[in-house]
Amino acid sequence: MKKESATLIFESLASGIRQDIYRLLVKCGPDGMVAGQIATSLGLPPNNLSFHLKAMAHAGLLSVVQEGRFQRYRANVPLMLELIDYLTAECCGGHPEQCIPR
Amino acid sequence: MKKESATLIFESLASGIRQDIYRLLVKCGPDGMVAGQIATSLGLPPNNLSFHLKAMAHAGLLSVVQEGRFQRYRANVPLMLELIDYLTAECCGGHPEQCIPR
DNA sequence: TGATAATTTCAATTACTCTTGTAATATCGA
DNA sequence: TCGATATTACAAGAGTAATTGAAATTATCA
Repeated sequence: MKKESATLIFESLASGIRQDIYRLLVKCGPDGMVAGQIATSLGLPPNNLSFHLKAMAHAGLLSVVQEGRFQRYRANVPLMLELIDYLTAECCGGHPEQCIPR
Repeated sequence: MKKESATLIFESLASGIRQDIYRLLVKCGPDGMVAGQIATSLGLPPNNLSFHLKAMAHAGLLSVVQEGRFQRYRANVPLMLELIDYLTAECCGGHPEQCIPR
């Protein structure tokens, strides 16, 4: 994970709306949701939602596939794990038991 | 974890400089570092560093204790784990093996 | 007590992000 | 083909954040 990727991810999630989007899609798992469903679920104007979805997809947090006139979005959960590894690399100089419980 | 906390954390880390600060302090573990050391390590003007440290401490990412005229900062690693739990709660409708490898 | 050092605070400028409205594109069904 | 639907693209505004310089606060040491 490079710094620019990490920055894009954090910027993408520095908004309550985008966290809601991500958590909603995480719950749906591999099924994902199409944009209209997300807009309805969260009560957002479609153009505003599209703005956020685009930013999150650009950061790699979401993947998109077209299905006819629908766009289906899915959460990219493994990327979140990569992000944590990036942030906590060499934790405690290589002895993470000092700071991470368990 | 509440949404406001998560937003503060993401805002706090939506900057390469702050990621550098956090990773540096994660490496130091419980020893932490005083502000001047951090400024020297990262080549930042002290007032700018102070601005970032304050924001990160407010988000809970860092803890501070005063030592004479020094301020010692430490990374709050467990908070990062809470954040991930918040984001991936009810992952795949309760079947996370569908999206998280292993 | 006076000087120095560590850190923070404040103000100002710049730059960026979010939201909203409107228009455009593309797909499906009759 | 025509109309309706799903989604995106663009532009303008208001609000927010990062950087810089100067000054203030607090603690140590001689």
